[in-house]
Amino acid sequence: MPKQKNTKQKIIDAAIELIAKQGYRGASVRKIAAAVGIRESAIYNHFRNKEEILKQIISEIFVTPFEFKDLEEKAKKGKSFLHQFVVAYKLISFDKKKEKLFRVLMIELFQNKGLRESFLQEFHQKDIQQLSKALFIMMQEGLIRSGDPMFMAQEFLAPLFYIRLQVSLLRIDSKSTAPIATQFEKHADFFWESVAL
Amino acid sequence: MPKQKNTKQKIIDAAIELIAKQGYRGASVRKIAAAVGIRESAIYNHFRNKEEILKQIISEIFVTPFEFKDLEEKAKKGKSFLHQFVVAYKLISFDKKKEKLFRVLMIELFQNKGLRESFLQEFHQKDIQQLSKALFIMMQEGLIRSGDPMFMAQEFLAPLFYIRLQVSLLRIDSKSTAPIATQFEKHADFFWESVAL
DNA sequence: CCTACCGATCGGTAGG
DNA sequence: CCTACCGATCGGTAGG
Repeated sequence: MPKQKNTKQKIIDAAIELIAKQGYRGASVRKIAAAVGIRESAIYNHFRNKEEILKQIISEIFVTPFEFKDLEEKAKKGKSFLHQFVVAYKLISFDKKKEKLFRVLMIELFQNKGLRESFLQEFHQKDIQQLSKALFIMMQEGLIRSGDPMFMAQEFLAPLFYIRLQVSLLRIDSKSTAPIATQFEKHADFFWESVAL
Repeated sequence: MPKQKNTKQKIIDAAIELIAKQGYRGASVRKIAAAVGIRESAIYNHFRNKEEILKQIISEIFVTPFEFKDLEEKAKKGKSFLHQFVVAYKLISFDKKKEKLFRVLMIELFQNKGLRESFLQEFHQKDIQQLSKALFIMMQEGLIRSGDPMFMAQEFLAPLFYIRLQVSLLRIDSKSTAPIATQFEKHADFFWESVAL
């Protein structure tokens, strides 16, 4: 039961769609309005200007993807925690809405200072923080070799990010993601073999 | 002794600079011309249209960065080969011209189909091919544990790519890259510990 | 939410 | 390489 979308949300969704394809500059107010089915001037009843639309979208990008309840307990299970993490990451990579937001992120990252700062902070201090916490617990439990948990977390996350990037690129051109999709789990296995005691 | 640049090269350089900051759409023919010091119409004496400039730049992005002579011999040295690779990668990450081209790549990757295809092919079939060849030799020599060399090559390269991305983002805003810069070598060490027999 | 309109800027061409 | 110009499109406003 999708609830009735109000115009403001329609504008946001149309803008995400267009920016994900043509970037912020390419997503003109006119195109956004046309996609919604209104005149361009009507946009300004909902947003002060074009940039306000982008700001709203950016704030949607960084709604935390991962929130593990009972992190400490799950972390003690070692490998299965990493698998759970990877499966969650994979789901997000293939989620339609999240994928569009990921494209917006990648396109505007080099052109928008606020987005860059959010990326460097949020992306790190949310996913990596949780992951490093879990890795630290695994070290304490003697499940994995010791080391800097933050660094290890990045080692674990970076390949996932790279796979996600490839998935996103392949899907734009409607190419098969089957070969690459299995790499998520393969990475978790490889990483576990690398650090397990 | 930088040789005298001709106008065509000046146009390319100005375009790279502008596209790296504002994207292809934001880099108008007028701005490019102004940066060179000519009128916009004069651009068309050197390029049929704006897109031709971008095509030229894209072709510059994929000039192979790594060509290891005596790959087989070097690969037999195991860890020191990986370190050499990482140092080369790091140098490229901090090279001014290469960094600008990297930004152009990242900005346009989601908006330019030709660029996407080059990225998925060249980026893979050059760096990864060589790396996997080296890893295969290391396996034969009994230096590292066995596995799919292509997959392992990607596992090695992906974190380097992610670090490079972060370096690039930090440098746009003139932030310190000191903490992140050491991660290149740390990654090589971590990877070696992960696979070494 | 609409019609009507604004100045600025876009890629590109004509003609020299 | 220039001046001069083109139609198209841009973000945004006035007024209803």
